[in-house]
Amino acid sequence: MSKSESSAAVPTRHIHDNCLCLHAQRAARALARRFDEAFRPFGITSGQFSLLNAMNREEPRSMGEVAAILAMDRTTLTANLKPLERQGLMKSAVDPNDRRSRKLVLTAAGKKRLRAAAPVWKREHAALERELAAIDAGALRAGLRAIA
Amino acid sequence: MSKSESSAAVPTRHIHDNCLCLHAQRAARALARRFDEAFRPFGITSGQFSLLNAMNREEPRSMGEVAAILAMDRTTLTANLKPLERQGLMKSAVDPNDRRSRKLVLTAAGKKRLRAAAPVWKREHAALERELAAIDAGALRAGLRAIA
DNA sequence: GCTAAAAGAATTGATATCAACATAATGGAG
DNA sequence: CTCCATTATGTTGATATCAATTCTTTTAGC
Repeated sequence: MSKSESSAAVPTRHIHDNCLCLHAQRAARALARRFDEAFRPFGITSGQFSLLNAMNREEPRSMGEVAAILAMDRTTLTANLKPLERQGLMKSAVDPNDRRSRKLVLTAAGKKRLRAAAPVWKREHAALERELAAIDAGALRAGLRAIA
Repeated sequence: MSKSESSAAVPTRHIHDNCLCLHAQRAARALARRFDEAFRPFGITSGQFSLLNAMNREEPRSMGEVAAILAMDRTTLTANLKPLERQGLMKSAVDPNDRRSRKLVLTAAGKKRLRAAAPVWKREHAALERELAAIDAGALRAGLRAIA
């Protein structure tokens, strides 16, 4: 077995072309950059927008619920809330019915920020779907949902 | 317009259900956790595996090329190489033909690590595709590739 | 009620991500 | 040959990500 054949024991090209993990990371990075830029005038990132949106409810969710909805580690959520709380966009309060749990609620400023950014999401996402005209966006969403 | 209607001006549910950025982030997080765990016995993460794989070439790539292939910011790549270099899995060397550029090459230890981890990728990815039997994985890849 | 297991969340440490800025080398205009 | 725009990369600071650990509270068994 030659040196190059030994190296070929790793199907490098096959992995690169087929790995769904890599494909998902690449798409996630590209979309995050794109929406981060769109939301920059509002002082929030794409992830913070999704998080604000997840907390925009009459019946507040707990940390565990929000983390599950975003398919995110609970400790990551704890970290992600800090910049939002520092900006006064949300607050967390102990749940009186279960004092281990914390309910997450948007402040008035948080709702205002979300209202301001939502039209930009709508415009940017519509532009994205136009660019993906050749792609079945519904099937794409279904696949991503199945993975998460 | 009542307060609750004003709040409803933000189509929270529509955004949550349709945002491709959120769907991609969730899938990326879930897959990263899954493959991170699979690769843990080898002391590398899923991202490091993809990076090692991208550097496994006869003709070394430059930083810019690798960053573009992974749809990753160049400065992120700089940071990601540090733990790999510290582990002795890769080296970077100034390109004699263009001394601004650096060529990235796997060390013998890096190739060995990649060879060790590749079968785990194969097994784990096959398991993933089985779980996604109801999903057209090829179409999913095509969609993710179009986004990146 | 007491005690142990379980659940919810925070902290710590390591890596990942990117914008803004800075540095060094190349290449072209003149 | 000199100057300067361009290219390739590095550095810094802020946020994002998760495992491991710890703390508190709740719940189930007894």
